[in-house]
Amino acid sequence: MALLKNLIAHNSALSLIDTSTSLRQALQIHAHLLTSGAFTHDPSSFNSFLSSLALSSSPPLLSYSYSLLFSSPPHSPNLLTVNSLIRAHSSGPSPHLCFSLYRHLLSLSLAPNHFTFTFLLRAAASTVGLLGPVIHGALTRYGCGTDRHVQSSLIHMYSSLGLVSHTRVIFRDIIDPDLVTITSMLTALAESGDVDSAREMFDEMPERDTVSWNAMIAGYVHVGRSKDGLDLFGEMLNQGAKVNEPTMVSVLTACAHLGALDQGTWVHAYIQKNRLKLNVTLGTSLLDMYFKCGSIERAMKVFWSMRDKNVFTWNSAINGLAMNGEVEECLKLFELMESQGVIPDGVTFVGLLQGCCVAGLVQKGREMFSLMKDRYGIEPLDEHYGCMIDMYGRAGKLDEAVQFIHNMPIEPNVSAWRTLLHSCKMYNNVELGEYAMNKITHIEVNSDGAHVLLSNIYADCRNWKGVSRVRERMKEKGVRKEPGCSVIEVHGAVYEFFVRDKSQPRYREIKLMLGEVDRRLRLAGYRANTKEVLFDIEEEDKEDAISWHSEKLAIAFGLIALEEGVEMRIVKNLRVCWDCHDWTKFVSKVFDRKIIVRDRNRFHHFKDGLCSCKDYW
DNA sequence: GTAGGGTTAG
Repeated sequence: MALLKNLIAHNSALSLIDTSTSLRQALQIHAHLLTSGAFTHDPSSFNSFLSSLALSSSPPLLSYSYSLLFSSPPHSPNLLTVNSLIRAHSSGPSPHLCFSLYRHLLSLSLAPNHFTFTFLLRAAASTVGLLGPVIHGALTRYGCGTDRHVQSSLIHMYSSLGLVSHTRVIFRDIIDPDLVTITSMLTALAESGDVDSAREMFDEMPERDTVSWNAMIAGYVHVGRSKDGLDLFGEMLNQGAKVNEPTMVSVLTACAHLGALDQGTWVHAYIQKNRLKLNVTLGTSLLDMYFKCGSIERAMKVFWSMRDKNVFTWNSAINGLAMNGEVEECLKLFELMESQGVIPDGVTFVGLLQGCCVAGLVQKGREMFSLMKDRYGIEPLDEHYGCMIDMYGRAGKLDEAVQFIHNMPIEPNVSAWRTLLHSCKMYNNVELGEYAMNKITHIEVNSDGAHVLLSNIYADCRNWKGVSRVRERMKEKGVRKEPGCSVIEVHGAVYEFFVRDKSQPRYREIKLMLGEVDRRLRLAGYRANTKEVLFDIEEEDKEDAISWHSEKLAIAFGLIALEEGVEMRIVKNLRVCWDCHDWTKFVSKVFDRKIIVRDRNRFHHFKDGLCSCKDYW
């Protein structure tokens, strides 16, 4: 206490407020400042005290500063103090409080300035509701609309509300846009999905810095154009631009999407070599990349090496283990997460439920579902219901699946019914399949996946009439099957293959290889299963068409381009069909190759003629 | 004495 008094005597009690200060200590300091008469002696010290509380980056102190502001006349806070409170709240847990602070500011007859508005716009960008445009009106009245900081914040705010046309208007009115405002606009365009316009803008920029490169790369990755993102990153390196942590996060995300393990590994080495800081975000994207490339060991190595973990980190690991079929590990990790006091969220449970689903752990899945609601008070969303339906359905418990759908408190969406339809396909239940299809077409006419599934159900039981009926309907409604696409990485370069794509530069070679594979597989006992082929092609082409499924092209290319014994990693946008799954098992045996296929839902690790999914997917 | 653009999980 002697030390404390001493500090107060030197008017630096404020320096005691730091990140490690507890609310209790803050109250003590406050009490001392009050009783020692510091506030009356020096009225400005109250302002400093408030600002220090707000800027301590501790949620309890932040909310204490909030309540203090409203309850402490006669010490009138000045504009700077209120601004710092607004600033602190704008990036804190309750940004909406900024607007009460703003009203309070006005009630004190203080005039807001451009600082005030940049903070308010930041808050408006991260809160639901349409206060942004109201703030926009206010700042115009206060003459702050021409300030650069305000302008870029406005673009950011409108972009986060999804109002890209408004961002264009703001940008148009900027007389001499600078690096930052251009980058804001570029980001807004990319986030609206118009990456090509963003790229045009990027190419025309008179100068670029790390942030603008990052914005463009992230823009590509965000809309799923990961390959373009990686290409641009290559250009960034070529031009000698400085790379930092956010750059690497986007690049790793791109590698994860593409399953590009070689590039991802290179990035990992680059991070180490250049001493980039492996913070929570970067660490999480790194481990996620390893998981999505099917490298469980390396992913977990990163996980255990991370000192700081947040819920994203845990979720990535839990989900990664589940998707790779390591369900026991996944459940263990969840226990550890709970024991460390980390609060799971809805995403955590998506991972857990999917894990139970792919492992056929019905009872465990039920327990998790209750745990989520009862212990954690998390309201299940479509995706959680989807997991449950899938879990029952895959396990052959179709009655329970239907019952579950009927008991859902929310309206089942298309994917709920499609999941059921998928189970009907697995267990040849035509009647229930038709029922599900009927529900689907009432919600969404152009459900390509559902039409394909139903036609396959009919094909399974040789109901050719049913097949052609579905075909007719698809033609009528103009439903097109989403084209399958598989990606393979060879020596650090990424190659994309589309179903029946003949425009590949090495098409002839691949075709020859497919023929060779076919011969050797037949000798080993493989027989093509043509039932699942969508009947948008003539009967005699069926077998040929099957051999053109995109993963077969990618695997054939891998056999040509990769050295013997090197494992192959494929990423596919759809689920693997039964025939391709069977074919790949044979390839793994006949060609003695480890093949890892990541499909829309999960991983398949093929080795010695077997798959890690145990043919349950 | 406060400020604007870029980063993670299903």
